[in-house]
Amino acid sequence: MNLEKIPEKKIERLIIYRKLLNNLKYEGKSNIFSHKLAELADVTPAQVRRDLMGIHYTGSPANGYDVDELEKSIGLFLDSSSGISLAIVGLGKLGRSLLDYCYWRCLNLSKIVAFDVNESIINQTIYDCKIYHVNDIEKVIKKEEITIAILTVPQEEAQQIADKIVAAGVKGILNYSPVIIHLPEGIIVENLDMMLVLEKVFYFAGNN
Amino acid sequence: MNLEKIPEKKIERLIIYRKLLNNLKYEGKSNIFSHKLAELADVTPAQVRRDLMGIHYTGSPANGYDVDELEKSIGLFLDSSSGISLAIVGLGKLGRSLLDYCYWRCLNLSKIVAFDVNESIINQTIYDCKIYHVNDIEKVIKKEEITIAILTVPQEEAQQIADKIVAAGVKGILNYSPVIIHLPEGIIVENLDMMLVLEKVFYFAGNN
DNA sequence: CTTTGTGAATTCGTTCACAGCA
DNA sequence: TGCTGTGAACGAATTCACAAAG
Repeated sequence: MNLEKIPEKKIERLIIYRKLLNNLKYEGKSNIFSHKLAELADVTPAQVRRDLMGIHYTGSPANGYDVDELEKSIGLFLDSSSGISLAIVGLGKLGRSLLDYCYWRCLNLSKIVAFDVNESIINQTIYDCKIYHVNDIEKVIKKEEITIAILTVPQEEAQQIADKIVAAGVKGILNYSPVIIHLPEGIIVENLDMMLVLEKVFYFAGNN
Repeated sequence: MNLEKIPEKKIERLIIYRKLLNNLKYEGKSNIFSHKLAELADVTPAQVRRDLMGIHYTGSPANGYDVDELEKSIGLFLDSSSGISLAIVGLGKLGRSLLDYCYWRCLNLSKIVAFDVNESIINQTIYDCKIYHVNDIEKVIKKEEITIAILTVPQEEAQQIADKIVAAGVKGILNYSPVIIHLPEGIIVENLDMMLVLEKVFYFAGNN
């Protein structure tokens, strides 16, 4: 990997491009110009070109970008070589919903496990995803070598669960609990409080 | 309202500050310094001060900021004077989960309605939220004067539903469907594809 | 002292504009 | 001609650093 800093925004856009390219492939398109991809992704053509510059993929003025090749190049850039093993902590409505998404639409997942406290679902298996009791979380995460976790747990428990699983080896957390969790330098946390996003829409739709 | 442009990032942070202040209030704290608020929000003290400058709230070097007053000031700045009327379109697991959140944790919601295609829940009322058939969506949105909508519908339907509800008067959409929807200038759209966020965590946790 | 409020400096991200190419 | 790739210009957002205040 190169050492230049890759800004988060650029990564977000690359992920979007990849998905759009994948759709285009199934629509039978074989190439696309920056202005068209820009339109689909809701960004400017110059930005598309800059972003692709960042991953050293080059197109041609005549045909733009090759859909298939570009998708692969982005994949090469984004995906870690080893597959991802994921845990979903908390299988309420939101957790179940995320499990569905992951099963149907995920990518290079090599393993997925879930945790809950509801005795009636523990030890069940949904979509190859075994459900464990939260009490066993450290043990299972170590044994299964889980590196990423999604948290959909009550806010009182989010921080302590996060601390536990990080101690057990988790490197990245996507936190849907409505609290900001704090973790040591080097651990990736994305706090995604759905009500805060909604409030943002309220603001911009109300005051513009 | 003032006419200077308010950047999205600043609004996001103000929303976070407000929430933290609300927590602090219930913990009995009456004032707070910028560095402490910064720590809780995971930003720098200078940024907190800048952000508050933007809403013209001023503290004192001796006591920092008054928790209660600052929360009110942010509210005054963020909240539209009229209450919000919200629609949730699609009551699958994710939609139901969002309805729960809205009911328990929402703010200045004056009205909430939902839409689905599942006959078995149509005409039911959950938490004062009446469930209508999607076929009636334009009529109901007009009648109830809904201005904001959350979309949790299959991706094939997202764009056309969005077009319909915007025609019926909706000004802002929070779109959880896994497609980017495009709407006319002036309509606020927040596309929030949960899998894309997850991929971002994969990237940063895998490559750093 | 410690902390706020803020102009100035800096860093970061985006867009412009054009050379080079098919 | 119409597009890409990219240096340069621009603009936005963040941080620095210090005067003012208790």
